[in-house]
Amino acid sequence: MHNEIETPDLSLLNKAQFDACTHNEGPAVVYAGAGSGKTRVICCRIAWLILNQGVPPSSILAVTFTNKAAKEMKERIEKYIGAQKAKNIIVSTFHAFCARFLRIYSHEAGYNPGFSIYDDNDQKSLLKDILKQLNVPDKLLSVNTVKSKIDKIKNQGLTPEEYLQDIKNNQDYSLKEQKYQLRQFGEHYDPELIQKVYAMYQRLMKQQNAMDFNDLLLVMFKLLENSPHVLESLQNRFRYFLIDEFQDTNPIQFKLVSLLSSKTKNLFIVGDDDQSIYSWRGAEPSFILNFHKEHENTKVYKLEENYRSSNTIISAATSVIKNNYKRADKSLYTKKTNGIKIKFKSCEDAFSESKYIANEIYSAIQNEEKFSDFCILYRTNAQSRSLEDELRRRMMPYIIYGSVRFYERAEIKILLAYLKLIINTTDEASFQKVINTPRRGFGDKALQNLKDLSIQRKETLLKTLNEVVFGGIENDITRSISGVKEFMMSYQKWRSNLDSHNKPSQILAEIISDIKFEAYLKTTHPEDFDERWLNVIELKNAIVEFEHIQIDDEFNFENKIQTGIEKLSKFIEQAMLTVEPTVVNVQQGNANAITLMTIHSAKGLEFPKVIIAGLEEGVLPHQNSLDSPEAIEEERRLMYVAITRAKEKLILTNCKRNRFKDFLPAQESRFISEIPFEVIDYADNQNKNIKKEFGKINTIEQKFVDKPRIFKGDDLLKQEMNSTQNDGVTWRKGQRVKHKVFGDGIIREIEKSSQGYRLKIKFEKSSIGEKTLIHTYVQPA
DNA sequence: TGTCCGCTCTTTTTT
DNA sequence: AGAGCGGACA
Repeated sequence: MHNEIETPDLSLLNKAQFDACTHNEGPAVVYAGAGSGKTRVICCRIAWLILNQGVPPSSILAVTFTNKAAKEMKERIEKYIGAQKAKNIIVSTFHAFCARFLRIYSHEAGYNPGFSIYDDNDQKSLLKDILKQLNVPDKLLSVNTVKSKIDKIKNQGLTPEEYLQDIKNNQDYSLKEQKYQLRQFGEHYDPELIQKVYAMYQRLMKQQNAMDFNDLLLVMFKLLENSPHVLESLQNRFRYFLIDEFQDTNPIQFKLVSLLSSKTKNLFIVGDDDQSIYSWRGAEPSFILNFHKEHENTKVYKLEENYRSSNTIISAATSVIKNNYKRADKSLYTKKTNGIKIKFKSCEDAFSESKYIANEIYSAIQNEEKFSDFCILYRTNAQSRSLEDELRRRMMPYIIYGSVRFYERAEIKILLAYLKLIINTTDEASFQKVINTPRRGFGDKALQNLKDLSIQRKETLLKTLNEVVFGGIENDITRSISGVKEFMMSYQKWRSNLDSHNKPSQILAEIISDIKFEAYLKTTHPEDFDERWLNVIELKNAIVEFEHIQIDDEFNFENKIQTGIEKLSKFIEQAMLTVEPTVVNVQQGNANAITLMTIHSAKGLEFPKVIIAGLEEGVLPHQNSLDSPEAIEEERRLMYVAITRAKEKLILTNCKRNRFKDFLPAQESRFISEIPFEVIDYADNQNKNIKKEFGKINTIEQKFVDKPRIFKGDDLLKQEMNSTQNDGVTWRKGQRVKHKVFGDGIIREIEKSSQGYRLKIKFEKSSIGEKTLIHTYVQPA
């Protein structure tokens, strides 16, 4: 036991960290509280395995939940053991891992190697077509509902056939889901119909050689289950599995990793049930809590000392999370001193909230603090807008994660669709995006006709169109083909160029010039053409850069990924699965910038100074969570994650946000009152009694706040009503009412919606006239 | 039949 | 605020 010191950090570990890090063989679970050094334990363990135990780097698989976390982990490991050795360790997300191996084993899985990855929108448009084909009216089953439902089934790891079985023998799962569905969407729920749509969806996806995000996991799992030789080859290669953030694992991911590790049983999992924030994606924190029961001889390690945050921050975090009923028994403590108090500022509107935040950072900068010390966290991406506006206005440098992903920008998306269609001729989603952009006089009607024809002929859209254009098939669309003829010819040229080992970047350049993309962007977006064109250039550069990277890790079996088409599909895969941050106002070569992101993406990260914005009821906790105690607990965990990102300084803000154009007065987030009064500094508020004030508002409003109501099927169709009653208050047409903001008014109409009741009110004094509002904040006059 | 304009509806988190 | 849809116009 002397050699451990060789790994740089081992001697700095505490007892629990050291024990976990040098855990020998077999299953292990590490309960790691926030800031207790779990990433360090994983990285040190990897280093220890390689340097001290002589484990070959390529037999280690480390899984994280975001690409950012994977990247950070990889960098840290490189620091410990050097880039050369670290190169062959696979550190990635579940999705990226699966995509990588599915490219290699695609034939066994029943797909072609050039399979497309469909994003949410592609998924939705396919589902929309299916619902249309099955004559399912939107009122009965909306695209959103069926998508969410199918995603959930896939998260459970069920194929359409298995789901059918599940409906037949196991009512529990369906019932559990039903409750969720109704709460979310208030629609009629019919498992058999969902199953039918799901089966058809999977069939078509396979036909189109496409996988959605969940398919990456599901298809991979089924492949391992059904092809023993593939499983064996992966089991022989991977012998050590380390999984971070295990509380966010969903059943399919759990099954996948269980199967892979079943041979060596060297499964090392790390997590914290208090930081479980992905239950909406099917994650089940029970996996980590019950892990030791399901795996014999599991060693349990507990990391409870926090090294990250001041005592003030820890006490705020622990007293918030204490309010959760469902959680494992454990504690988190720090030996650090109290440090500075937590600031809280309540603002008038989102604009002044952003201003306050920018001011706080600005004055800190004058005191020699760095921009990069600061991270601004929020619940929803939409909140970033006003913050960005303010930071941009003041020329403050920032890096924003999420929001508009690079590849989701319209101009990038369309070019990627061209590329995807060249790789995968059966990618119908891309075909539909591409065929009339730029305009070729081939509109909706023509597309619909083409779709009908292709269903009839059982051919892809592309092939069908090809036959109409060149094969002389007579059809309704024959007269709208003059514009697409040129496209079809270009397409054939691009494809044959790519086949003959041309460089992907050349193909992209050809596409851009052949379709006159620059001119197209200029006419359609004259106001921000420059920015869009810059994005196009950035895409070009990215591909060129990608061409230069040797894909030479040893899992590029027999150097498979060498041809243009393979490189290109790898590039697109990467674009689909990773989020590149957007950098604004940052001088070149300078990493000094404020970080902006959602709380979800901040998990696993830490910053000296953290600002949590938008602490209002309806934002954090989110509106959609207010009616469910479990959902509130998850929101609370989100708050806990947010607080524990901070090392030294925490600033909380909120405002009377203008949401969805309905002016709803803000109520302070309940989570603020869960923080001990004495650790909060209210000095920045004009009204020093703000806490009391908010308390008062809460009690006045609470009486009128109604839980969202759920209506099934036919109820939804009946929109008009004369009166209704909720929580003891009766609403009638013609009744005089008072609104918290707009004053006196008369109810004109009462509507039901999936959200609850909506009252159309004519206001007498306010300039807004007539407005439909959710009845919250309205009281009888 | 294609395109454009304005109206309506939605309204979380991520791979 | 933004996307998607339907209707009006060319």
